[in-house]
Amino acid sequence: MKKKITLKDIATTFGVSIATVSKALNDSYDISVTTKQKIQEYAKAHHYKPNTIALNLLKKSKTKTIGVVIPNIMNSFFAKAFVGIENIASQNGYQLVSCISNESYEKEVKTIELLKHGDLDGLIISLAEETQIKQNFTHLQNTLDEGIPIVMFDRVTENIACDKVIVNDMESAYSATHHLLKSGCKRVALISIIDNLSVGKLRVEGYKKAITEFNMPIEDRLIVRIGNHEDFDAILKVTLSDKTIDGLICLEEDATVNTTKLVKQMGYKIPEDISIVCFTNGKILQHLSPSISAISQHGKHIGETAISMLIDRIENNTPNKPFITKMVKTSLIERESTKSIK
Amino acid sequence: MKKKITLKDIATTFGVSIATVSKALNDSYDISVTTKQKIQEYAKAHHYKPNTIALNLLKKSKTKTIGVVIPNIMNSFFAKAFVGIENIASQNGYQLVSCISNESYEKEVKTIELLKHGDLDGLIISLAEETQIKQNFTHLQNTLDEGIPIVMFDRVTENIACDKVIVNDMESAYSATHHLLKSGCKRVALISIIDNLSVGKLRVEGYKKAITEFNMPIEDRLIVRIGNHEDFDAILKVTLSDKTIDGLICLEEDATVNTTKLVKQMGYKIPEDISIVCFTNGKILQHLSPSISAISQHGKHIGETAISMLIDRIENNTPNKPFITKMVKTSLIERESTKSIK
DNA sequence: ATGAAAGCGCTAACAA
DNA sequence: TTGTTAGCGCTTTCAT
Repeated sequence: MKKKITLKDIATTFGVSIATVSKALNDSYDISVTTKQKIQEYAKAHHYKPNTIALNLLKKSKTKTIGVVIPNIMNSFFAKAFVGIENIASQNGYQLVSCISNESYEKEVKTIELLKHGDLDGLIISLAEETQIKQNFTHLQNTLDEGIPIVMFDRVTENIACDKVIVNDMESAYSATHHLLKSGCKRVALISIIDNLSVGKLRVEGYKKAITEFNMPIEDRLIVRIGNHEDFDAILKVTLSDKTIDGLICLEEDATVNTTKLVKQMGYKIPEDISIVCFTNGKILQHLSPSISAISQHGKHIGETAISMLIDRIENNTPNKPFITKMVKTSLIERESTKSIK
Repeated sequence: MKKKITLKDIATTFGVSIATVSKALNDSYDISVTTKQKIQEYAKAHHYKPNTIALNLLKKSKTKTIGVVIPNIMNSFFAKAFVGIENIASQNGYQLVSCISNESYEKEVKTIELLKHGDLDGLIISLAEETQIKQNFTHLQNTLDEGIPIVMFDRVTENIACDKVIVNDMESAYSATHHLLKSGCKRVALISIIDNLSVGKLRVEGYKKAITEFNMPIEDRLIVRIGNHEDFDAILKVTLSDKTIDGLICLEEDATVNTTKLVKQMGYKIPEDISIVCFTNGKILQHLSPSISAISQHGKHIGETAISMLIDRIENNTPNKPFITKMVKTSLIERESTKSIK
């Protein structure tokens, strides 16, 4: 185990001062070319690496470290977002300290506490479900107060003033429902297992807007909010026993998979008897049979946008620049589970 | 933006020395109880947090940070492994600095370079495809030489001496092939898009072993190694045009999905005409129709094992403890794509 | 019981 | 052109 070489080591081997070595390695103008050369060569030969910890202590330079907190990496949307974040981050020489909140408020808070110890340059977060229920954001406000910029994406809150990247959930749900209606559906139900989330609520709004626009009544029993996953099949079966339902909009991928299975099981034909659209365009949806039409949220792009905004904040230190919320457009990908509009 | 409070700040407000404050907060015996109390209270009230950077600079003390390098987070096996790693890490108060090598040698090297700057306590890595092709591991050896312990998982190399966690790839492939043969298959082909990987090669070995054991000839044309994904369909079509093939073992999830699609497209019935088994038990396989039998590698468990070994190395500083390789058992999950053994 | 001082690795005025 | 000094936040002898 060869220990790290320091400025001091180099200084003593050359019989010069530490400052000289420091300057030489930083290519300072007031060191003679010869000294610079020999020192630089020696440093390279001995794999000298400045000690980042020491540099960080001189709070001059940034730590080049960004914290990322994500609710669940098994969710394809977040996985894609993470890829986007990682991509841009590493291109810009940033490290990512990443945590999975696992939808838990406590883990989210603990995590951020831990992260702050490590002195981050910034933080990217998508809120845990529990946090959105609790509506307690002091851990984030504290972070902001310490001068660490935050960018929130997808699951955001109005209660924190920072940059945000979101999808137009309301409009997406609106146009998906609209599509269903246009394609001939007469009675569209909505399946939500994420009614606790900001995005879930917005999607319901969009659905309602479309229904209303088609002069149809908003029927509460068509809006199925399932909290406990255990009950999923049972609850959905009751809803689907109403044979006049001919369209389904699912707010999230996992539920879509189960719903599709159940619909087929109950003997309905897709899309002839029932059309299905869903949010989050995971790989799995295109491989189901029938393949499921989906609203793509462009996760990777969202991630890239979020990290770009953050890096921008960090590098062009502009505390007064007003916070902005970027809206990323979704796209509806039509597949076999919906009828096309003539 | 309230700036962080330091020992110095506390010292001046109480008119004592920095050393006193430090000791008081560390509950040192040689500080009077009264002083300790008032200082501790004040510190708590003002949310004093010791500056980790300073602490790190000072002592050899650990950074409580572990680097994780993964080839691709969209791969369900690695995603699961990451969940396992994150889980145990955060339970033990470790932060994760994570990078996606994206199968690139260069990115892997750059990443590790970057990570080392940040002073890690340890590193967990699964090798990039390119790295396994290049067989150049100096970046890892250097890391080890600097005294940073490494645990490798899944994609490992014999050329680096460190702790490892792997799956018994050879035996898994052997028993999957064996299962196919036992269930009545007469001619089993193997589809690999990962022949560059250590695990890919081992799986081919296992396949061959089973074939031989059934006194069947090993036919090269039944071992389909596809490098370029573009050619996938074309190459596979040629192979599948041989109608005597009645069993398929796919070494990886994505290829399985495409293979299944193609098999159906070509009019074969699964499993009546062709049985299919594959490696990596992603969610998608159970939702295809027919659902695909798979070898589960227990990704989460592997991740947990890897991080546990690493933390053990870090905390019980035992440089002389011999390195071990843990083998995690796989399980074959039978689904609709294979016939059962009577 | 408390404090002064040194030092971790490095940078940046300021001197020489 | 090079060196001296101070200091980033903290711990830790060693005095007092």
